[in-house]
Amino acid sequence: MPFKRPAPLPSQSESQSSSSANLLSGSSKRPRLSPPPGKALPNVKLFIVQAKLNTSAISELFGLAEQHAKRLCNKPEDADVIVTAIGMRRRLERHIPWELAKHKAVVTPQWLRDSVKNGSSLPYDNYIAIQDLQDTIVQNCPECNCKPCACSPSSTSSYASSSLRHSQESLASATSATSPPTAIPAYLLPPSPPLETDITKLDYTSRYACQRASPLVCPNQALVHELDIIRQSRALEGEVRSALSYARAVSALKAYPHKITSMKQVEKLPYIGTKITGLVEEFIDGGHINEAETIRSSVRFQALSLFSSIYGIGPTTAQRLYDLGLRSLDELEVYYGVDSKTQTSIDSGIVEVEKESKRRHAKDEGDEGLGDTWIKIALGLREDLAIKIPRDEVEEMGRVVMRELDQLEHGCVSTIVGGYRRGKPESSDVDMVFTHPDASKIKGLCKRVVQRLHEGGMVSHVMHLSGFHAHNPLRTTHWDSLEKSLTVFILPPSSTFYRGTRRRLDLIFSPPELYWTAVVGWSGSIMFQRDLRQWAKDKHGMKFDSSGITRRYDSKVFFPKTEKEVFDLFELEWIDPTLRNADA
DNA sequence: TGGCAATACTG
DNA sequence: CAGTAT
DNA sequence: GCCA
Repeated sequence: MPFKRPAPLPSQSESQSSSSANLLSGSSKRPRLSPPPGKALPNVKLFIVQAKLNTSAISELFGLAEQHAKRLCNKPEDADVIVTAIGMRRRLERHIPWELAKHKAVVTPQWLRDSVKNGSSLPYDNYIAIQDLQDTIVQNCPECNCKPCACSPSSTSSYASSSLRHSQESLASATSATSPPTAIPAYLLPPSPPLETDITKLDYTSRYACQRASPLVCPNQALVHELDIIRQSRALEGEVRSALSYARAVSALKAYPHKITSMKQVEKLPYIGTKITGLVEEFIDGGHINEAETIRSSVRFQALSLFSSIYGIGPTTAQRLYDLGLRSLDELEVYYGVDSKTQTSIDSGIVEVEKESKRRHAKDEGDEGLGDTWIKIALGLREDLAIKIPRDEVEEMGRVVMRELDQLEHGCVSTIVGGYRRGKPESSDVDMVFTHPDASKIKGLCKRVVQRLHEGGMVSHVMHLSGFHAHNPLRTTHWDSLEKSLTVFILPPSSTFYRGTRRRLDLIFSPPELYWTAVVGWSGSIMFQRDLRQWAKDKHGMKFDSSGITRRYDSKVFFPKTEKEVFDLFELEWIDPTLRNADA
C-alpha cells in the first residue's frame, strides 16, 4: 500500500497462531493420521520467533518446521526448541520471558536449515542464538546432541503460565495470517518490536479513558467491584445516565495507580462527585459499601441479572418478567414453554436462527408476543455461553477459523480483539477482525466463511448477518463495507481443545484500509472506546464509528496504516491494549 | 441545564 | 419507535 | 451522577 517499510520487518507475536502450521493439520473432521515419513525432526516441538525475520524467511522456516518438526508451536512455552534471528538478550526478552528462554534451546534459523539438510537434529552448540544463553543451554541438555531433548521442563504448563502473565506485550497481539507462502504487506502486520507504553506521559486525572493507563487489575479492585455492583443495578433498573456515571467513576479508579487510603487522593480524580465521594469514603473506613451489599443480596437484583444474562433479554424485558413474578431460569423456561426435550434437540442440531419466527399465527398472543422461539434457543444456549473461555481455547478458535478461511481465500490476516487482546485470562466471547491485502477479496467473505463453518458443524447459530451496505453508491469502493456476523461456535471434535462447549464468536470483515481502525474499535474496553470517540469529536471534530474515521466539516476519511497511527491522528499517547481495561 | 459513543437489526 | 446488541 |  502507501508506505513501505524501510526494513524487511515482518511480524512477531507469540500468539502468531495459525500460519501454515495448522493449515495442514487436517480439516476438522477428517481423521488425519500417518505423519509423513522422512521428517528430519520427528520429536522436536518448535517455536519460531518471527521478529527480525523477513517474510520470505518466515515462510521458508515455517515451511521447514511444518514439514520436519513434530509440531510448530504457537507459544514458546510449548516448544523444546526456539528458533530466532535475534542475537541480543534485551531484544529477545521482548518476545519471550527470560526465565522461559533459559530452559529452552534457543537457536538460530540456520540450525533448522542445517538439521533438515542433515536429515536429523544437529547439536545446538554452533547455533546458539544468544550469547548469554550459551552456558545454560549446553548445561541444560548435556548429552542430547541429536535427540530433541525433551529434557526441558515446561511444555506442559503452557496453560496456566500464559494466563497469568498479563505483562504487557508478549501476549499483546494475536495477529495471524493464513499465509506465509504469500507475502503479506507489512502494514497489515503488527509492529515488529511491539510498541511500549510510556506511562509517564499518561495522566490518570484525565477526563478521557483514552489518556489513562488502565490495567486489567488495579490496586483498588475491591472498591471498583463494589461500585460496579451499583452500576449494574442502575443499568438493570433502566437508569442509564446514572449507570454511565458509575461506569466513569469506575474507569477513573481503574487508572489510579495506588491503593486509596485517604480521601485526599480521590480529590484529583475525575467523575468522583458528591455521591460517589461518599461511597468511596464509606469504603475506605469500612472496607465495603452498604448500598452495594444491599443490592447484591436483593432478590430483584439477582433475578434481573440472571434474566438479562440471556442473549436477547435486556433491562426492560428482565423487569417485565420479574413483574410477572418470575424469579428463576426454571420459571423462565416454563414461561417460554421449553420442552426439556425440545431443548436438547435444539442444542445438538445445527440450527439456523436469525429470522426464524415465521409462524406468528394470529392465534393467541394476548399477554405478549415477545419471547418466542428466539428466547427459547437463547435459554438453551445460556448454560454454555456462561462458561468463560480460557486464552488457550480462544487461540485455538482463532486458528480453526483461520484454517477454514484460508481455504476460501488465501492470504487473509486477522487479529483476535476484545477482552482477549486486552489480556484477560478468560473471555466471555471471541471477537476477530479480518482483512485481506486485496480489498476486492473481502466482499461476501463474511457470509461465505460463516456458511462454511456452519457446514462444517462449527457454527450452530447465526444471531445476525449483515452484508454490503452500498450506502454511498457512486463508485464507492470502501466505506460502509464492514461486514460482521455474530455466531455461536463450537470447536470440532478433532480439536484437542474440544469440550463440546458452545461459544459466542463475532467475526468482523474489514477492507484493508480500515483494518486498523476496526482493530482499535473492537479492542475495547467499552469506556475506552466511548472516550476515544468522545475525544475524537471534542478535540478534533472527527467522527469515529465502526466503519471509519471522518472529519466532520469536510467528511474527509482517514485511513490509519497502523494501530498507532490511530493514536497519532488523535494526538494521543500510545496505550497498549492491555492497558485499555477501563471497565470494572 | 444539556449532554453523555455511535450503529445495526428486529418486531 | 423501543429494545437489544456490538 | 457528573461536568462544562
